[in-house]
Amino acid sequence: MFSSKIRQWYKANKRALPWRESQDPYRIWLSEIMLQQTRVEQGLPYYKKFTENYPTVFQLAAASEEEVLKMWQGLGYYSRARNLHATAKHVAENLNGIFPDSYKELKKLKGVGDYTASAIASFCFDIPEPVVDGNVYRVLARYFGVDFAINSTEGIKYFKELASELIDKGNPAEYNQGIMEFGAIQCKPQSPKCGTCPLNDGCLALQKGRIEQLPVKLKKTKVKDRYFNYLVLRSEGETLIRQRRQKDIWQNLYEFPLIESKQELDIQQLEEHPYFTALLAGANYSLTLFNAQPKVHKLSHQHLYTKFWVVHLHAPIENGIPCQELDEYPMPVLIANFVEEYSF
DNA sequence: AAGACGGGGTT
DNA sequence: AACCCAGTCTT
Repeated sequence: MFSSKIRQWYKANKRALPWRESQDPYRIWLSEIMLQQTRVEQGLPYYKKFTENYPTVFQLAAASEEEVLKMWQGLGYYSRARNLHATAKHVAENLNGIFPDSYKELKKLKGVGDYTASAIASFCFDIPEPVVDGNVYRVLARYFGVDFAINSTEGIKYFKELASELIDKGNPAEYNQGIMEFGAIQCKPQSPKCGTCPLNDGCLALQKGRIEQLPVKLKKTKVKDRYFNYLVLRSEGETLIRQRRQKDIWQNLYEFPLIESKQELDIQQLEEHPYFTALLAGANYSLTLFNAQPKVHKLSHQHLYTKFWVVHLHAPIENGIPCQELDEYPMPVLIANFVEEYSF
């Protein structure tokens, strides 16, 4: 039987992970938000840091969003951190610190979707709600030879129903964890270990030589090129930073004043740019390019070609901050790397 | 239904 | 370069 083989495999092969020691909804919720679209190994140090700094939802709720974003720095998808903080405040202030104990109520929390609600419901409350994440899509698509695209409306519905029929109602927590772990370790995206797979006798994809083709996923998004010019002002040990407020990448993180252009800018074009002239109006400055080759920062669907321009000033910077305090602000990895490399 | 949203690892 | 990762939210 599918589910019993999954559970059997899981018992023998599961990794020791800190959130598996707990059924505390706060810890499970925290781990699940962190692990969305994120590898376990990448999320692990963040989970440890968060649970040490914020042992309960009340400490997390008491923190500022900026502090939470700083702790989240480097993990990506920062809306997760903003939603995490908002939900912590909601649970602490309106729910007496107690997380909902039903799928339906869990799903109402900001940042908690179908997958995460199912995970918390099953892991914490033994509710037989199936998790369907990237691992589960792959395992089911292969074993049952499913051709529906995992990111199509009909596919999502089909896989969820299939998962509902398969879940072990006697131990949904173990089964759910099991099928995900199985997907991560045994039924991997590339080079799955079919030779030692306990399910290889019934796997349709394996029988038909379609392991490489499944699961089916609809078209990749095309990558967009963007050209960033950061103005790194310097005077008397101070510099200038801005908080990103637009509906764009890195919302609420800090960066240096930015000039974005359609094409790469040279020094002359930069000095003629309206934003540059406005910022440096009447100032006595010397301008140098830090990196001759644009730094290429790759996001999922954007390539950022970035130049860091250092502007030395002789007069104090209005609203400047001490360079030593730069590391207190939440910043994108692109900026944090520059600050590290430039060493103010 | 389709895009937007990070950063890192693997092939 | 392309794909993937314990997905969710917005348009």
